[in-house]
Amino acid sequence: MLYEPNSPMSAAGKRRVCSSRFATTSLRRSRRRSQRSTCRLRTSASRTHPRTVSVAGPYVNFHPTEAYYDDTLAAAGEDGYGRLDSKEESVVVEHTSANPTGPVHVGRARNPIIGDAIANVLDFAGYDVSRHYYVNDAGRQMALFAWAYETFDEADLSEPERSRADYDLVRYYRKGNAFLEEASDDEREAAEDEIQAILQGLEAGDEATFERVNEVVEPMLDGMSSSLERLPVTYDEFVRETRFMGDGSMDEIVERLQDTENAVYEEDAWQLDLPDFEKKLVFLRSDGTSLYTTRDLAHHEWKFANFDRAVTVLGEEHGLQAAQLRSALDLLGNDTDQLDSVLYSHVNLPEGKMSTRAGTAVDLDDLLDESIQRAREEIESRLESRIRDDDLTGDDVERIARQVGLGAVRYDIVSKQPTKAITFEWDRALDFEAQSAPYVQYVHARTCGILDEASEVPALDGVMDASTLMTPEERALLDVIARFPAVVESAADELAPHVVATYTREFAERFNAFYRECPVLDAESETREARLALVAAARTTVANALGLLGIAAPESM
RNA sequence: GGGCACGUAGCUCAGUCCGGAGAGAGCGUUUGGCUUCUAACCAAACGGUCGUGGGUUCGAAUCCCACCGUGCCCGCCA
Repeated sequence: MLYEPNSPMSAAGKRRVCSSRFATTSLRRSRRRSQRSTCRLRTSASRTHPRTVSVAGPYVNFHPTEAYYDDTLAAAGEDGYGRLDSKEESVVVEHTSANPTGPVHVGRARNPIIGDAIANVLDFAGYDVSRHYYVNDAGRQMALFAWAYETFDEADLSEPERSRADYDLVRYYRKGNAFLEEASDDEREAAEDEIQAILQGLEAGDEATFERVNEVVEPMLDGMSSSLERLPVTYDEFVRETRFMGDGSMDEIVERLQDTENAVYEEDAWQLDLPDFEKKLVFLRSDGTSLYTTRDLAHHEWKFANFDRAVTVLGEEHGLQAAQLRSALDLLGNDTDQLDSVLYSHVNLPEGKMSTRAGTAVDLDDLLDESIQRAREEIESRLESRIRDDDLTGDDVERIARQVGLGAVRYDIVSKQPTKAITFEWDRALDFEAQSAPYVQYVHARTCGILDEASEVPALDGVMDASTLMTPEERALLDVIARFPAVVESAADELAPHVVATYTREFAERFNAFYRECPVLDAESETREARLALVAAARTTVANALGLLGIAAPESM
């Protein structure tokens, strides 16, 4: 009897049965759109071996077979465990894309950390991923920046906070903005004329003007990259806005927009009257210059031409702009289903917003320095009571401090839903206790510790027999290992890397329970072999999961 | 005023898309556990009007409506 005669058993109830108890099933939905979920069996074991079934109240529970567990052990023994089959689909993930006006600060740090994790997840889920940083090197802010750099004398500026190009140059940017705020009308007008000239030069594709602006853009970008590389976050390509002004594609977009029925010419400016939007979208100023969105349209058509999908990580303040962009792209005949935006809420300070212009931001470099420093202190304070006799060297301490310090920052950010507001507080961001990166990293170090002690780790391919692993803790760990591929798929489908973070936490809990209850090295031969294989599978799984989050997996701590 | 987010334990958050088993973690508080593979660990206790009010449903933190609170946006800036 599968169902209690009178028990409520809706379709949803059946779905629950599939999803919660049976690790080999996954909920598969068509990408992005809510379609009725169906159960799908994943491994060959689950298709070919009968399962046991039990009834608990109104629920029917399916239990995996032993062969399924054997397969999990074998699969998780492979280095690439959790990597899904190629989807034969390319996707460009654009993230960070911060204006090159100053050092990367914590308010924006959510973007590269989330973006990098999304790219990692998509890559692991079988997509052919490219990581892009879209460089705004053409707008009014950059013209202003170039003007300020050429106008003000270094002697009038305060010492830079660090000796690196981004910290050096941001002083000119701040000075320029401050000047415009305080200047008399005449002074402002004169300055605006010069800024306007730069803007016009860029618009005309003038090489000399491009070079003038590039004087600040290039070194600024180098400096900012240095910060991001510490995370570490890197890019396949820095795509410049000016590229689309130079190759004529933006001009072509303007012409096509002008030809649409939604185009209106009002107050000397070309605008788009988009359905569903109250405000018209200006795409050509009255002085004939383009706007950010105009150039971004060309940028996105370029993405569509070169990739199957495009994902953009954006601050929530760009929500409206992103929606209008999508609408305009649609108007131009693009398939906007290819485009996904992931919006995140800015990180604020207890006292308010961070601003590059006003100089009120906490620099990412400072956060990372502080985090590594706190991690170092933590390690040193633990050296006394350390049981393991592996004599950490000074280099080890430094390595662990870096792995833990950077990991803690990334985990704190990537583990939360992007839409939730975050207020930055040092102590909270750099808490090394449970539900943090070190908690998970520690599990990896423990697996390495055990495997190092074992003179030889049994080969995993096919010889493992999971039936020796019958304690609740062993089973629970095996279950959570088996779930990893489904977690990868779900994180990729939802563009939600925080589900991987949630998974790592749960994984660590299961492993630690196993660690407490099940001695490995001192166990009887058969049990010892099986547990060693289990630990090896756990190490691979947690290392790969941390890798998706961009967090190092230390071999010792 | 309009649009988009967010509101779950004292605090920080999962769970919400796709409704189902007395709503889960961590921090903090209280208590217990290192001669035993690393105690950045584990076990236990305490802690909840899931913002409020309606509705749909056998069943709602989850779906719908209204309201309240908070954030963001509504520029020929990005």
